Amino acid sequence: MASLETVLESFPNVSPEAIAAFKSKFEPITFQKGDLLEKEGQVSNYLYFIEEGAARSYYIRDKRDITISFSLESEFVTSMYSFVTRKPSYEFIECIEKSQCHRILHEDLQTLFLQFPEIEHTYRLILEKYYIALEEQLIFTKFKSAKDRYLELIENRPKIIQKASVGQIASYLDMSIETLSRVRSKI
Amino acid sequence: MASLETVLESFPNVSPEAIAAFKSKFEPITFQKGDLLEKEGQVSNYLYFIEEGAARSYYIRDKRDITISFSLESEFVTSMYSFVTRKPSYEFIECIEKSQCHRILHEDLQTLFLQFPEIEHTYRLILEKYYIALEEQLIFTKFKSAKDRYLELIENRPKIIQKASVGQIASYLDMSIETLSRVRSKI
DNA sequence: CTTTGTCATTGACTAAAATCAAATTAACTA
DNA sequence: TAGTTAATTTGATTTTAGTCAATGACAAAG
Repeated sequence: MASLETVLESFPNVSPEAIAAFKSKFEPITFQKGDLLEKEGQVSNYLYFIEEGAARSYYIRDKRDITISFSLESEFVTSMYSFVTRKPSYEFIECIEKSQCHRILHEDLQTLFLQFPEIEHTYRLILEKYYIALEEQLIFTKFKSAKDRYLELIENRPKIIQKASVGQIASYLDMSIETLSRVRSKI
Repeated sequence: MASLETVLESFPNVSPEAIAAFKSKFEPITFQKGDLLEKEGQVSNYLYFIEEGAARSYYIRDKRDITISFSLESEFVTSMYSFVTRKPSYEFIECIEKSQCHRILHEDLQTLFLQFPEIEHTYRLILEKYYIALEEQLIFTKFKSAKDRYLELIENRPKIIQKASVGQIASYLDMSIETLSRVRSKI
């Protein structure tokens, strides 16, 4: 587990003043299992940092709950589409366990970007990291068999398997609950 | 078709000097159909802008060519993983038709970021746009049936269907060539 | 404790798509 | 243009995963 402070300080060439200003705009907040960080139809106003805990992004199609991604400790999460475009979110984000988070308002973040170009620089680096992770995920989804996709998840993000339910993992891996159950039973 | 100039100027609050500096670092270059912009195993040094034409990103797994994405005119493209991390690329990028491009060196871009925070700001906005598009693509891949995924592509990026081969589209949509052919025959 | 509800597993069957193979069409070259 | 190669389509079959249904395992509520 890395604290928000550690993460911010891990980026090079950011002045102490900028880090202090950045930190001061984050608000600590605790969520219980099942609490929603974001709701479909509402504009996302916060960027969250998960210091401890885990969250799940999902949306509803044909009355079915489909998991888009999991966010673990030391990661940022928001409904990026909504946060960026200021339009209503198409996704929900819920905590799948009790979570200690910090969050910053969209507005405050934009102000910080103007005041401290180095903060926008840091944000850009973080965004690039997440972009790459997303690309990686997209490539995973192209793994042929259900078993291969599950093995890939074990390999890369084993914590998800401990924290999420079978149903959540199944829709994330694009397979039915029953298929996942069978895949697991055959190691 | 939007020129590089138009795209750069479409972002607000960028000074003429910054735009001029940005533009001056781009080099025009023409590619023929089949030419490679990026190669697996090599570090990606350029960010490309496609003024006219189309490109395809793909990688090889088990001797099979799997399409990750298509890039059309007025879009930026590079092997983001490699461009950002400075590690060897896992993907190829090829032009699927004769293309007029502009490209900027990774190094020059970083220098511009330091000289002009507004350029980094603009780049951040572009990156966010691409991030959102990638998320959208990820959600598409979760459409159940082969037919639904194809219909979704027609709806959202019909140009790809005109420009790419059946095999390229099939791997992009995660289905066999035969399945795509059958889907098409039933409209 | 029992009851109820939720979630995961297992089995039987069905549907969808992959593979293999052949035939047709398109594209390229000499 | 004819001849050759590559790409696409179509058909037959197999494989994979989805659906439906029943059962089992827990956990919370009464």
